[in-house]
Amino acid sequence: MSQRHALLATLTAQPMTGYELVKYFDGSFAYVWSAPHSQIYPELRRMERDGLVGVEVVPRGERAEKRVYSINEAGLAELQRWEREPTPYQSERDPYRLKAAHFEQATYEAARHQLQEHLRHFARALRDWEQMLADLDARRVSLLRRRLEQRPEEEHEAIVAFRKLAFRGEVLKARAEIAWAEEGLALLDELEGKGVPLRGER
Amino acid sequence: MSQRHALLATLTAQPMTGYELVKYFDGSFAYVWSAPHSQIYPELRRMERDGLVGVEVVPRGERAEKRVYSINEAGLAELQRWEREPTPYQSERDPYRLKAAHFEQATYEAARHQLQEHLRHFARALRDWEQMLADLDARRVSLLRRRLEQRPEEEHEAIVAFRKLAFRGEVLKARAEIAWAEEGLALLDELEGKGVPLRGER
DNA sequence: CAGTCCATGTAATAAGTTACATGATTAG
DNA sequence: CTAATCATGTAACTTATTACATGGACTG
Repeated sequence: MSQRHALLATLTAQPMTGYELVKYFDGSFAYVWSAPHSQIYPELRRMERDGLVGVEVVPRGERAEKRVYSINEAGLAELQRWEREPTPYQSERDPYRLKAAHFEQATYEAARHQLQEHLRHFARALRDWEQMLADLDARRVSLLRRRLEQRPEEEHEAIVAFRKLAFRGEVLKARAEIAWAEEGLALLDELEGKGVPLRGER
Repeated sequence: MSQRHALLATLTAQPMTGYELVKYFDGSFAYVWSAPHSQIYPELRRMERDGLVGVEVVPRGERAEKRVYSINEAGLAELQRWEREPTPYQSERDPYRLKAAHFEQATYEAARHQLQEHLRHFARALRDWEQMLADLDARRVSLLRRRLEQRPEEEHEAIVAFRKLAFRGEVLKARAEIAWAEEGLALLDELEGKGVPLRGER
């Protein structure tokens, strides 16, 4: 049920429309938490029903409207309850690692392509996150500025530091995945160079 | 639809019962891919229906029976198709990072506890994987031995190397997560030492 | 006035979790 | 004889994905 908490946490910065939340969870934050609009809109309605968010219907242009959601006290309490309670560690499902464990069923070309995509994906993530860390330091992130404006000065350091901590985790993870993909590509070169056959080549 | 491919890939080592597969995906491999029995048994039935696996009903004891599944040619073809086709990179959902990004809504105690659990979880994963790498090198893994017995000698090097590659990825990831949790714990000590207040402490 | 963005939904299907349910076999 | 392990399911519920669907507002 973290979907709900992801939305509540984002709404602590400022009131937002579903559309703005959709963009947020489809932007660079999607490396941490992503959600399609088909999950966001219904969840906002459910949270409204459950009294965790308030809604203001604002006209836009002549004929259209938009629904601006804001977190209320019950929503904040629920977010804090979730933040304080431990999140257990359980199941993982990593299709890339699963696939690599059985690369002998692929071809050298296919295996290489997959690892190159891995590299590309995490290299991009790394660039995005390092940029984000720099932007956070320079207070260039508008959502962060909004968040800080609402809180007393003495809390600012922690708010920025925790945001950076999360992104720092993504940086470390991306570097590990890049190193792994490089090891994998080197292995493929070595095996193919030696002429080691793969079952999947047939 | 990787569930199916995880099962097919495991069955390339040897014919197995659903129960044996359940244990496998609940053991140390669960850090890569986990599945509960409520997903495994029905999926095996579906794969049987779809002609990807064969089944032999073997008596066990006086009254009981067990169903031993083996991958067939169509199943192998499907596994190889999946191995050769690229797996796209999309959405991530990391509740631990999401939580850390908003630790200001928690308490120092709760945040510290979560990161200590993170450390413990990945330290255990690291131990398990390093042990597994050593066992693979020494050919101490029975499933691996079964897998190798069935394949010509010249393929052995690749089979072992890919298995190790996957586990090596888990080792790198575990180390990155451990380093992250340690950074986080140091940050919490620093902030609390300075007396920086958290909204969630109220 | 055309294309892009803003904005919000629903429906069908697929996948995943948790609980309920049962019974034989084997080792000590 | 009892506990652990072997063995296999189903049901109810929750989540997630993908596709279908619509229409106003703004920019050039």
